Amino acid sequence: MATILFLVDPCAAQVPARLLRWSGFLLARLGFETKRRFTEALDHEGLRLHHYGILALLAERGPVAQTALAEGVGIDGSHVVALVDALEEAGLAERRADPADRRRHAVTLTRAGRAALDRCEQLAATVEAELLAPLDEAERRELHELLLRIAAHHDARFAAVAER
Amino acid sequence: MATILFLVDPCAAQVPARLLRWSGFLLARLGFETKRRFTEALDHEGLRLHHYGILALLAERGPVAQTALAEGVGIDGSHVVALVDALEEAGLAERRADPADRRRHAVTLTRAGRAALDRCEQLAATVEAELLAPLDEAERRELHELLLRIAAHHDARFAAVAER
DNA sequence: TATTGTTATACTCTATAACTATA
DNA sequence: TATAGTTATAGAGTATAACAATA
Repeated sequence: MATILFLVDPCAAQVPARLLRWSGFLLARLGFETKRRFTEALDHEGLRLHHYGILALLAERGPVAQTALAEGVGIDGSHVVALVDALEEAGLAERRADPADRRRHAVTLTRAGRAALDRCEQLAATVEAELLAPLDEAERRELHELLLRIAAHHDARFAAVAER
Repeated sequence: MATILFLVDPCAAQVPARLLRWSGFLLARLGFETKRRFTEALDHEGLRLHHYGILALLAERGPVAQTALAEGVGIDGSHVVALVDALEEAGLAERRADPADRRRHAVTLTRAGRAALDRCEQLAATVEAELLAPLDEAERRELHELLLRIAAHHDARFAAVAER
């Protein structure tokens, strides 16, 4: 059998062309890469993505029960415990007993938590800029609008905010 | 302390607005959801995403060494072993010894593998249509072009194909 | 010495069930 | 009986190191 059949293309480091036809494939790939970059950036604050999400939710809604945190951040309630534990130990959030329902722990943002959130925003902005570097301003707005419409179509939690 | 402070917003199931400002956040969220849907669809064929990637690469490049498969699909070489094992057991791919280099195993697509790839394409097309449902044809092209440019900017493996 | 394929291990993220204390 | 919080466990995906055979 001819050896030529087994030669490996020296320029073989290419993604299969038929996968690139799917926007879904590009979304999944870029989404993973983006998540990786955000995670890496937040590591400078000693925080994970979900910590950032919780800080953001607390800043916008004030005292929130852990169940509401889970829904807003899109994770299971069983994970919120460790996440809030970490924020509390770092002095970024506090748990308070809700006098109206002793089962409930209202979580609040501390002043230090607010400052940490601001720093997270700066880190996220840097990642965003690097990610969208090849696009001009109009294209970035176009991309954002398209992504937001898709997200809102598949998840009601995005729709309410998207309408504004 | 006033109980009102602790009341949970009945409409709290909303994503933090400041996170939605980041296209990167939307990319990560949509990317994860898309991956989940693709994975679920491919399960009908008993395959995972990486199996699909390998089948696609084999169809486009013919006999390929496992190292080249790893680069093309974007995974570590140590994972290729089990993936190709599964494809071989399912009769979708074959390993042949490369007479030119006895270390190398050239992987080829079988006729059944080609048929399985075609079915995967159908499944992927269905997922893609559902995902992009809220966009019209022109918007889908626009989104795809933007995503491809971002991907090509950050990964040379996408650039070569994107130029076509 | 470098490369191909292989095996093994660990770590993160995610999903799920089960338990307690309150309502 | 249902809910809020908690604990524990298991799985998939990913990353890494180490090894044998061959170049």
